[in-house]
Amino acid sequence: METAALTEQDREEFRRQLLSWFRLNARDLPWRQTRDPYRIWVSEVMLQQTRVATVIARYNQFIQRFPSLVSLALAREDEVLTLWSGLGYYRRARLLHSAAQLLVNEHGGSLPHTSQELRRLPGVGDYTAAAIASIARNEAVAVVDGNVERVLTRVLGKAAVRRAGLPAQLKETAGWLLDPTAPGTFNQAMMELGATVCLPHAPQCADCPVRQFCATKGEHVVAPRKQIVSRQTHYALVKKPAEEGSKRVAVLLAQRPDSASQMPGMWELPAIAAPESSEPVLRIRHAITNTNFYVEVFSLKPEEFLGPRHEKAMERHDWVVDSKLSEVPLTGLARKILMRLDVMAKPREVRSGKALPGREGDFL
DNA sequence: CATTCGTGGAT
DNA sequence: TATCCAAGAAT
Repeated sequence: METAALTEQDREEFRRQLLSWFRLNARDLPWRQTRDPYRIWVSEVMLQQTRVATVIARYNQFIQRFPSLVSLALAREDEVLTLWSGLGYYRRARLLHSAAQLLVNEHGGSLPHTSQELRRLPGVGDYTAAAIASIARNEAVAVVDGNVERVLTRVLGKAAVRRAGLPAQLKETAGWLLDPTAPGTFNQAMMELGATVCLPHAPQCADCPVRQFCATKGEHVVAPRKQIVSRQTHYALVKKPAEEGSKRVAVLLAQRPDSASQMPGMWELPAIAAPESSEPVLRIRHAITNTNFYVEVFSLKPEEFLGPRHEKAMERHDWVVDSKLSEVPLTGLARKILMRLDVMAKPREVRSGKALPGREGDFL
């Protein structure tokens, strides 16, 4: 393996500069306070296509509730989905849960040691397998995520990238650069560089520890985006007293069918046609991938909503007491609406993983 | 190999 | 009511 831009001596210096920069600039993130493979795994799955800032609080809550592989395997799927509510890509939670059960039922309740074995778990692709193996097990395998791909593309320049255009070639290039004596740290440093310095639109080259090796000094071509489409949707907020004379309120929720392509099995407010003669209690925009939903929520009394037509039309519906809403696997939109309308309380902040005991091998 | 799967925050 | 896109994986 050789690159036009970097000699082997450059490579040594690249590693030194990058790792020394990382020692000083690494963000203090909860999953960096452990080497428990299970916790690294959870963090890596949560981080798939999801920003660090979004993940931090969710990771702490998840680890507090499921501190070990066994505790996760023993949980019901809907509780796992509840903790995932609002994070999106719910298939990740289902696959994580099913992989945990598989490991406990058939592999002695511990994670495989090598990236090759990890790769066979549901929900674990090339990136995640390499991340867990290098960070938790010190395996000398390079990760290639969006950050690393961008950093490599810029550092090595077009010619090298054309040669390394395929994922396998990109991984080979990353592997050539990888520091085999500290693979986990090196991988995290590459990602950290991409996430905080070698930014997609405004690379901070002046702050870059490896700018002396960079062929392009920040150049990057962005792929054309797909067209955003807009859709109108309407939901009903239907409330009733939870019990006779109680101050507690119950809300009517509907469950999305298991056959739905998006968010199957998750709960949301019942969808309705737009009422003709009433004003919405809430108007918000909610973006899902390439669709902008312009959402209006209408407050309806039970007798205005419930009727033979609606009951038949819904896959499944249930009254949920407001204090129990945080135990339901809601779609992100439903959470947003219920919190915005003050029906549902904001989740409490959970102390960070540092205060939590726990290593590989902990039982429950 | 292209598509699909969510969401929130930065710009 | 703009646009981008993030520590990807499955199909």
